[in-house]
Amino acid sequence: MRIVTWNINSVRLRLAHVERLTKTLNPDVICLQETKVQDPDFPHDALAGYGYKYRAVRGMKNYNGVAILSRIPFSANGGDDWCGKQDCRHASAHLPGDIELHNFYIPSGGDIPDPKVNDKFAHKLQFMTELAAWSKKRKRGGGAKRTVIVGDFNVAPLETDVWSHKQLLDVVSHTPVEVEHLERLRAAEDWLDAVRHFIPPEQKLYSWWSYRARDWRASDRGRRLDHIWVTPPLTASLRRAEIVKDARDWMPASDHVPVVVDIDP
DNA sequence: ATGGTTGGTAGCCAA
Repeated sequence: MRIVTWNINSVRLRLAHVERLTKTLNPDVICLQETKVQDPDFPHDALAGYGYKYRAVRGMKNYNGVAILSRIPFSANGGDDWCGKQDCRHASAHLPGDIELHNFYIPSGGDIPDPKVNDKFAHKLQFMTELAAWSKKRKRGGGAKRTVIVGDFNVAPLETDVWSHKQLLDVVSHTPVEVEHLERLRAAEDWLDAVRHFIPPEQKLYSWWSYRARDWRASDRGRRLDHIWVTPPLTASLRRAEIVKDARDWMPASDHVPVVVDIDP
């Protein structure tokens, strides 16, 4: 089973990119973030036409929005509200092979990395705190669930997940307090970073490049903000992981590229 | 140090 996560930055603007993704990678499941479309306007027909007959969609006007598109039938689906907001940052589905899938869009956090003066940064930290509590509660519930969480986590945790560790230490996405919050989530259920499972942590690796660079590839000032994690019972089932860097040139491009894993459940 | 770009949507806000 091939699962892709992608912050597509408007699904309607980049529908043809989804089709291209199906032709180049043929994913079974596609998790999108920043769909930027309210549910009544979601392009169900086009995506069904690409073979994604099963869809879980949570969108709103203007911002955010997540979707799970699947060729494989999924039984139940949903999504929760976080931080007391109904802002469409979570969708979930139960896949065959007893695999639970969660698609998250963690808040970006604004510009100033101080929760006292920046409500967006406070929201981001609170979101990760609630995710860690959710994960701990799941673990206490027992059963060692086979779970995949994916999405735009908006945090680049490793020094090699950013183009310059030193220069980004006080830049939102790579500050120590964010990295600590993300690590608390990871440790809550002993989540495994499925991409770093295959690509060594010494190697620079990014999934996002700013729109503001003149030449994103030449400057290569990227960050790895998009992630796929699995619970320990799925570790042995992981087969492959890839970040589809070339998609940064699929015009008009999203500033994020797809992240892929293959799981043999 | 600053400004640089993009998307949704109708004036800027969010990233």
